[in-house]
Amino acid sequence: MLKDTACRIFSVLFNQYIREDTNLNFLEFDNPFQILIMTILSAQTTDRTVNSVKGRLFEAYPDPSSMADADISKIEEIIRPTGFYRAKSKNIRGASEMLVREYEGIVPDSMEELVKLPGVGRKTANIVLNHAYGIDAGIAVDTHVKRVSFRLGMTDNTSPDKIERDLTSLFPKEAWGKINFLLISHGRSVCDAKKPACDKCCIKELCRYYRENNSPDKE
DNA sequence: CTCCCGATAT
DNA sequence: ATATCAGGAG
Repeated sequence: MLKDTACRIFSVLFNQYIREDTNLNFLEFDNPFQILIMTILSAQTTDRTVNSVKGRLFEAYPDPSSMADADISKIEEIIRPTGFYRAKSKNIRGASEMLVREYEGIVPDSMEELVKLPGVGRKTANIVLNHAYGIDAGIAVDTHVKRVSFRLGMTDNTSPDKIERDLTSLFPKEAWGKINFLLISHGRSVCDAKKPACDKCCIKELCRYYRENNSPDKE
């Protein structure tokens, strides 16, 4: 895809969705530790589900040291609705232990250090860096970013690492955090996985998927 | 590649 | 019943 096309898509999506971050369907957090834990919990689960366990979880374990001393089974009970609760419990306690032992209880602000934490990959690290510290180290490629960017034709790859490379070279660094938010917003509201609502799409004229599936000579 | 694992929409 | 949801580890 041409950078000019990418820029136009960004512009249209920005005007469409920029007001929507007052909308409730995103992770809630009050500090770097919370966004780290909430993002680990968000794997394969909706943000709403993760938000629903936030109160109990941080009331019981408000900081890395209390979480590091937590009883695994108690964490499991609290976060069960988010799915993968055994692995996630182990990960968030393990990450908390590492924060206490190696980072003085402070969530690190570099990709290199963040991905050393159990349960933290590039996607989660990118979210933490951007949300907690305002750092654009890369672009978080989740299931929405993956699907929407592929359909639009911003990438021909399917692996998150390659998609991130394609997207970061397509957009200026200042836009990285925004394009993540915009692709997710669009993926949720219009370009959903099962049946994308191309008729309601504000960027269909710029979309590869639309061209290939709604072209005049289809069928 | 498989496994982890519950909630929700269709 | 099945697919999918702000993935990561083995």
